[in-house]
Amino acid sequence: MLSKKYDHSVVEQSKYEIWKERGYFLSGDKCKTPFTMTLPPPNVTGNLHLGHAWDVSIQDVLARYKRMDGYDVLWVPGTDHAAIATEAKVVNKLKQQGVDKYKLGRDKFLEECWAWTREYSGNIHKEWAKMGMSIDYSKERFTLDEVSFEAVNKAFIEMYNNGLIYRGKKIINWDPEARTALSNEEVIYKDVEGAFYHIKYYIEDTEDYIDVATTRPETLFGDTAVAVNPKDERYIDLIGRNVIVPIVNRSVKVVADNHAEIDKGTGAVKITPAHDPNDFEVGNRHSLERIVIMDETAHMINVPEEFMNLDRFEARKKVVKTLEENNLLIDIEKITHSVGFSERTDAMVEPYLSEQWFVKMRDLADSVINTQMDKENKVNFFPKRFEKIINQKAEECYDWCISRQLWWGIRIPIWYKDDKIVASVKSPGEGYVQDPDVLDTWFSSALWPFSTLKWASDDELYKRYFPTSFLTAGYDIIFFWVFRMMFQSLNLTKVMPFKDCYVHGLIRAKDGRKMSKSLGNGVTPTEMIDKYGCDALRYYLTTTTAIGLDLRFDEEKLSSTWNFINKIWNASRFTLMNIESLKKTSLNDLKLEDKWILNRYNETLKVVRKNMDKYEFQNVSAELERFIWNDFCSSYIELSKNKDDETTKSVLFIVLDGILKMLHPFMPFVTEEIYQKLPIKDAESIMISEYPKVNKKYSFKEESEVVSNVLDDIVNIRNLKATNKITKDAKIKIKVLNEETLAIYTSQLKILNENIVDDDLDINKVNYKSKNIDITYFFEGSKEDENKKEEEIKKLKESIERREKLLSNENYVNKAPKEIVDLDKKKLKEEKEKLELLMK
RNA sequence: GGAUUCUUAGCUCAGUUGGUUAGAGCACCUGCCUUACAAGCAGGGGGUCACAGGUUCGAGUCCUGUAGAGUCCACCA
Repeated sequence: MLSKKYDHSVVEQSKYEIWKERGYFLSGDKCKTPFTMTLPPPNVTGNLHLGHAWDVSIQDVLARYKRMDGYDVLWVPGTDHAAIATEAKVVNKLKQQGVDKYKLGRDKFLEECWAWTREYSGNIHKEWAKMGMSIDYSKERFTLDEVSFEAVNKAFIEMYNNGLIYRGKKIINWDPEARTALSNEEVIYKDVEGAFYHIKYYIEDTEDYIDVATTRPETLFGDTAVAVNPKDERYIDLIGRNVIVPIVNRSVKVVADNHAEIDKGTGAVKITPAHDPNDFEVGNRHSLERIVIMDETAHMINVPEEFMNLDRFEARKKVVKTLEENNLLIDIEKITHSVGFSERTDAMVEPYLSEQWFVKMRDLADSVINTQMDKENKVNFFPKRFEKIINQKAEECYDWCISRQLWWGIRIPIWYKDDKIVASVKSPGEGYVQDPDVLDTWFSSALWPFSTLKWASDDELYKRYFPTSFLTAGYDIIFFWVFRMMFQSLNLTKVMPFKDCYVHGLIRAKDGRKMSKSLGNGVTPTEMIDKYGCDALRYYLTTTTAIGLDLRFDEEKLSSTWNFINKIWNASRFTLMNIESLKKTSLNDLKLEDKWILNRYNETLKVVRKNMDKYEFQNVSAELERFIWNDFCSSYIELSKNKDDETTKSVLFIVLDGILKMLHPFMPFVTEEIYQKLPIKDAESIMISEYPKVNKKYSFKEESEVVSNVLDDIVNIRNLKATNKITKDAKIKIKVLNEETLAIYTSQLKILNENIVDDDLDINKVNYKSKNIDITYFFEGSKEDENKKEEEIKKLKESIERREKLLSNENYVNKAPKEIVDLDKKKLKEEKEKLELLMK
């Protein structure tokens, strides 16, 4: 028997370990169709936040649904080494101990990283268990493990040999704190207070100057030209002449270039080809010299003595001061402009000229665009609009900088000897030196759906389970991850890596702002699980919003989800008490209400399955809640009370069993707890039981309609009693047309035999008539509903009029689907009958 | 500049090939400790579906525009 109170902390104890020990999470049943998912690998040193909890809940709902529905489910778990994020954390930790990364050296530093990784990966495992994730632990991967290492090397070498990866000297985004290159996607732009510094650039051999505005005066040391627009009449005479770069007094040319916009700033732009991507292009067009004036830590080099080794921000102050002192500064105009920051270290990004490895994107991006036009082979996004967003990204993408000057990661498999370059995992021979850089962490995650399945060794796993079936991702990592998996998979495996991609939004605080540590409005899954249970959290997260939209976290709503589970608990408790003795189900002598609930159950199941298959979980929950709370609890359980026959018990059992199974993917723990108490079980655990199927034997349309009408009558009569304050002991005159429905009326309206009278009594009375029942209540006290009947008649008349008008419209009758028209005709008939009854 | 989402009850949200008279939870009002559940039961009130046009027999749903809020991409000397 179930305990009296639903206590999630008790219910959720020890079940996960049992499931795991019994091997329910393992894949490999060759008789079944595979269903594969790879878990988006969280950062190994990170903590699970609500967004993760949401993401994994969606996947686990699906894993459990598909498993119960007869698929060989493989859900591959794993973690990401998160190169720069982890490295930054370890560097920080060492710094606090007074240890410098570079002094420690590569090997020792990597040992520190591994130690850190081992320490933290335990947390992730605990949280996975806490969320109830049915992942196949035997296939767990890490983006730095042997399997991933092989795949990354194979991919790199293949792409290098095909010319898809190249080395080039370009301006890239540089993180001076981590001292590494970044991809465009790892730069976060923020609006900051800055200024336009208007500086005098004297025209050579004259007393005239032009006003050049810049936000970064410290870069003037690297100026090798000033650009003006060729159509700018103000400067047309200056083109080809020389101007003097202040402080260094270098003479540079004025060039005409469209990069300089007439309306922007002063129309004259200083050109620093080594320190600005646009200027770099201008430099290329005009064959300008590139002067590098900062080192990898953003300290000044190749500058006059007094500026040497200054930090870039110090240098700016000093440059401005020097300009002022020499009367070279015209104005400082305060502006707000957006500046890039490193996603992980939050350091201001410096455009930096350096030699890096790049993935050549054009052809890869085109392959995505082309495949997405092919219905058979494309990835289906839920919601669909993200297909367009992927296409847009593909159309305008830049080459991807994949080399990182970090140590924590997979080292680039390139070897140098003199001017020879060889791509190879191992040293190609005597005297070769390996490239010191590692690969962007996203290079390995981009291979995740197939690297994890041992693509590199063409394993059976890869052959059976790839391409995968389903992927979840928040829309914030579509460009980082989803898009890259798509083109890498097309490139290396020739197919898209997954069939369906479910895109969810972000979790926000109740006020709509982002949840973040700095705002102090963050909520952790652990807190919420402790308070309401994992079942409530999962159900809440997966069913409260429509697919693709953000979710405003509302603890009150989570709490009412707990109430829903509590309701299920109590309904189950009642049912189990009543069906304890049931040995096998028998459906002889089904009563009207039995047929009704079985029919409702069937209809519910139909809707639930349809929406499960479309990943429309919010519709699943709406349907289930209505069925469980209204139909099953409020009506059927009430009707089943005081009935002891095998048929009632069987129906109670069938419906409860089905409810538990439909709910199990969402709330695995409580459904297992209750399932274990069922008198008849089709499996040793609900996890491996069969998902219910729509059953024609449970279809009773006509009877179902009769009961629906009776239930409507009951609500109306209760309303009548409430408004007139009619008490239990009121006398009643009753006439029920369908004998089978009488029991329902009497039990639901709590009609006592001794209150039933035959004759009209000379006291207040109210009457209710429908096609099933004619009932009159006689009662003491005042009559509150004099106008009630009048109102009802009026409403009915209006409705009839509306419907008659509609049905006399030829366009409607001819064009609307037949079912809709028939329904209207039927309703009209019913309303007319009802009106007639009332008018009598 | 380009793209995109949202605007439905006091609050948080559903409403998916256009189809009865728009739903839920919370909150609110009335009455109930009816032995599964007071974290509950029964009943009730509350919405010109942001606004303006259009398509249609029929629009919360499709189209166009307007307003407000948000997000992404690009640019930002």
